[in-house]
Amino acid sequence: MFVIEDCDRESKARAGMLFTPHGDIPTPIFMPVGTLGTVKGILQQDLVEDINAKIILGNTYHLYLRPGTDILRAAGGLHKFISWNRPILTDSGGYQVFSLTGNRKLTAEGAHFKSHIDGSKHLFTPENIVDIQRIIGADIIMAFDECAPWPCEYDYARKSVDLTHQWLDRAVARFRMTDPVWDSEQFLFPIVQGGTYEDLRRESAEKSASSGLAGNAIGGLSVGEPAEEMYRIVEIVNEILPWDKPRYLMGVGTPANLLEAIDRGIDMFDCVMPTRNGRNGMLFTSEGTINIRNRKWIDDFGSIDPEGPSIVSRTYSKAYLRHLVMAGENLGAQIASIHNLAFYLWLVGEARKKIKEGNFRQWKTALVKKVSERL
RNA sequence: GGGGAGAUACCAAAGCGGCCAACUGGGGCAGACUGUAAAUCUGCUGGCGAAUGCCUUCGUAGGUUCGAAUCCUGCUCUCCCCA
Repeated sequence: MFVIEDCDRESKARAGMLFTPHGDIPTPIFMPVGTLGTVKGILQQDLVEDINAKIILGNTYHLYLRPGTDILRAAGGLHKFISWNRPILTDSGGYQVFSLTGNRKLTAEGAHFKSHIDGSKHLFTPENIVDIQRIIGADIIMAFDECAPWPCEYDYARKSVDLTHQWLDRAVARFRMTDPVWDSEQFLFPIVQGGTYEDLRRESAEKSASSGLAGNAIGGLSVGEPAEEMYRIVEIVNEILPWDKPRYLMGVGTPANLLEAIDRGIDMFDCVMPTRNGRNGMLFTSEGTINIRNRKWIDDFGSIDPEGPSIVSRTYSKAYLRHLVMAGENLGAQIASIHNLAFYLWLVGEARKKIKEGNFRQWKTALVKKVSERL
C-alpha cells in the first residue's frame, strides 16, 4: 500500500506513494475535510482541477446521521453518491466523542450518542463503525477511538487509552471477518492516543504498531496543547510506529504545524483550518497569514498570493476578495477556501519536492518563519 | 391655511427626572478558529487615559430643579392628515 521513495538526510522527513483502489497519493499529503460528503463550498470539479486534492475526508458519525446508511448503500457508496472518484478517508466519529461531549456517554460496549440534529439516540461500537465505513466504502477507514480532551488528568488519559485499545482489538476483529461492500479494498488505520503523557503514548504506539494494519494514525493532538507538546509527542510516537507504513497526524494543522510534523516523519494530514478559517476571512499564503477583512487590504489590487497556488489566487485581487467577504457574498468564502486548500496542497507538494532534492530542512526553516508571520 | 406626530451617537431604534456616555439591531474596527453541531463566535465602537477617572454629548436657544435625553417656553427642521 505504501512505498517510501526518498528520505531526508537531516530530518525524519520522507517522500512516498500511497496506493489505494481509487488512486495513488504522493506523500506527504494534505487531505481536505469533507465531513458531510462535501468540502464546504467547493465543487468536486474544483478540488480536482484547481486544488488538485488527491484524497478527501468524510465523517462516519455525520454521514450515518445524514443522509444515513440506507441512502449511502442505495447510492452505491460515498464515491458514487458525491461524484468523486479519487480516494476517500473516513474518520470514525472518535473526534465527535470529543467535540460532542455533552451528547454522549461512554461505556465499554461503545459510545451512546444523542444526535445533535434531532436528539435521537444511537449506539456506536467499534464493530458497527467498521460496518458503516464498509457501506460508505472509503479507501481508508479509521478505528473508533476516544479523542481525549486537553488538559487531561493522567487517570482519565489512562482509562481513555485502555478503552481505545479494547475498541481497536474489536475493530480489527470485525474488519478481518468482513469484506468490502463495494468490491474495492479498504485499509483500516488504528489511532494512537494517550494525551501528552509519554508512557501512555509509547504504550499506545506499540499497540498500534502491533496491530499489523496498513497504516497508523496519531490522534488526540491539536486539541489545545502548545505546539511544542504536540511535536514532542509526535517524535516519541514516530520512533515506535513502523517506519515503512504511512503515518497520519489527525486534525493538524497550521502550515507551520505541517512542516514541523513532516520534519518528524509524518506523511498525512487533515484539518478544517483552510476551509473554516477561509470562510472566516483568514488566508494562508506563502508570505504569511492575512485577515482579508482588515481595512488595509481595501485597495490592495495585487493577487491573493504571489505564488499563485490556484487559478483563483492568481485571478482575483485582495481588494476584491475583501469586498466579497465583507459583503457576505458566497463567492468570498468559496475563493478563500479554494485558495487556502490549494496553498496547503502546494505546501505539501513543495515539501515532497524538497525532500527528493535533499534540501528539505533548509527550505522548511525559512518557510516556517515566513508562513507564521501575520501580515 | 388648519390639525397632528416627531427630531437620540455612522444608520435604524429604545429610553421619557437621578441606576444614562445612553438598551438593542445594523454598519465599522479588531481578535479567535487545528480528525467541522461553525459562511461561526468574541471584544471594541463620543474624546483623552493602562486605569479609578476626567471632558463634551440626545435639533437649537433659554428656563424649572440639588439633578434634565427625559419637564416648561421660543426658534429651526422633518413627516402625516385635512383644505
